[in-house]
Amino acid sequence: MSAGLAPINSTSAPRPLGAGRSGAILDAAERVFAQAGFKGATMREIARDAGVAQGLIHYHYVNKATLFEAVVARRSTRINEYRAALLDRMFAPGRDARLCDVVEALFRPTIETGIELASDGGAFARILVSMANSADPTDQALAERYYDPIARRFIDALRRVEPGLGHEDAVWAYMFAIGVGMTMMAKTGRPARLSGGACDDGDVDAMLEKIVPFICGGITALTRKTEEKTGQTGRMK
Amino acid sequence: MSAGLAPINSTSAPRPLGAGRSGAILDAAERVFAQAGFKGATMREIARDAGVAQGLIHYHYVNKATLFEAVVARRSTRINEYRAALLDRMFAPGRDARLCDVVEALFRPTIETGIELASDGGAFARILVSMANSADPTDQALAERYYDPIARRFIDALRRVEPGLGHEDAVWAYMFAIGVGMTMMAKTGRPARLSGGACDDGDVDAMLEKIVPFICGGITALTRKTEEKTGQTGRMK
DNA sequence: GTCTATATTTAGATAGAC
DNA sequence: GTCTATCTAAATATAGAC
Repeated sequence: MSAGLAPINSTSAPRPLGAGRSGAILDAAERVFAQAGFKGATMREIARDAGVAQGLIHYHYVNKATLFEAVVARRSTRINEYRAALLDRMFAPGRDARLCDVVEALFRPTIETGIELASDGGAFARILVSMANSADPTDQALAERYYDPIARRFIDALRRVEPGLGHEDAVWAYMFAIGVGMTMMAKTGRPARLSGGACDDGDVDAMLEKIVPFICGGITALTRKTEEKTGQTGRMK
Repeated sequence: MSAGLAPINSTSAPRPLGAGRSGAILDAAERVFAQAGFKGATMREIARDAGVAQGLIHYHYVNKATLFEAVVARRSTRINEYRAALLDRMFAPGRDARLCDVVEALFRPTIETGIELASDGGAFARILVSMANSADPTDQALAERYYDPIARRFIDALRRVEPGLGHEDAVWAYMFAIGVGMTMMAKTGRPARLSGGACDDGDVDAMLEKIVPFICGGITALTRKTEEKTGQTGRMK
């Protein structure tokens, strides 16, 4: 609402969002949905985890589907306001945004929002992973409502920092970048298995140091390919 | 068993693998698991889809979990034999394998096996997507049994065609490549939404033309970063 | 708002005839 | 091998007291 940016590095009151029983239910739902998926999660376990009666969940959130949406809405709103603020700042007059800044802005808010709230531990990120890779119409409807608007902004941002990138290629680049990011959020433990323990997908900072160059390299490769085909340099129009 | 390679571009008898009722159950299970996930799928619907009595599923496959594993085992065995054959051929004496060949060998067998069997329509690919991104111990156990061995071969292959790539970076590169590939297999319809219909994630050939350069660009970027740090050129040892 | 029941549905799995 | 019928457990959601 205000003219200023959102408090990006705010240290203001890291109070748990889940205040009161209603919030405790949301916190518990996030954990259980993350661990078991929508179908696998049960209202009973969520109630037990939240320390409330099962009936109370239905009083506050009506049914399982709207409870799930409430979980998604709560975090994604914060995360995407943060992401939008980073984009605004990056392209403010006089700034010179680079590709790697855009890519980093794609992931940091999701990571930090998880850490900041402390009630999370990567749970919401795992919900995002299953949503992003699901062809289920319900999941895609949520993705469309909560993530497509910011996705379009990122696609535009990619083209601004990488003028040679066509619009279709920018869409693909965005999708691929998200796909790589899912590897980090999923926390499957597979990198450790395949590396004898050397690679740890629990260490997000170490992963970001690999992911950002990988994605930037991938995107510039797409740009080069387009330029070779069209013979354009990107700037001309 | 023989000395020759597996018949890679074989046109021999595209008979459905699902012969008999036992096979029909496997085919139906693949479709239903793909559409609803493990938890969401029901034995009743699988039976109905296969046109058999529900009890027969338990006679052949004991329970839901082993039925699921049978579905995974059937396809992954074929796919990974095909992938192994491509790697063997690629690194045969006198051949000069390139990075893009290795990356393409990562995906083509999964795509073609789906098309070839015709009874699929991308269903198994969607099962793979949810398995690959799941932190559930059961899913990871399947990934370990059916996919880790070939994954290690691909990681080695990446280092052979990209000598400057360290082992840890090769593991990350493999994980990121799989992550990008999932974008193609998931068939969420999101690329079409974000591009006003211009990008179609149902067109795998068009997607491969974007995915392969993206991944190769990403991997060479990782290599360059390592070389900058160590000052090595890759060949020296 | 919150709880304790409980109604209703649906799931995976089994028994036993053919 | 295959079917029909059924058992048993578990899940979502509701009713109604406090």
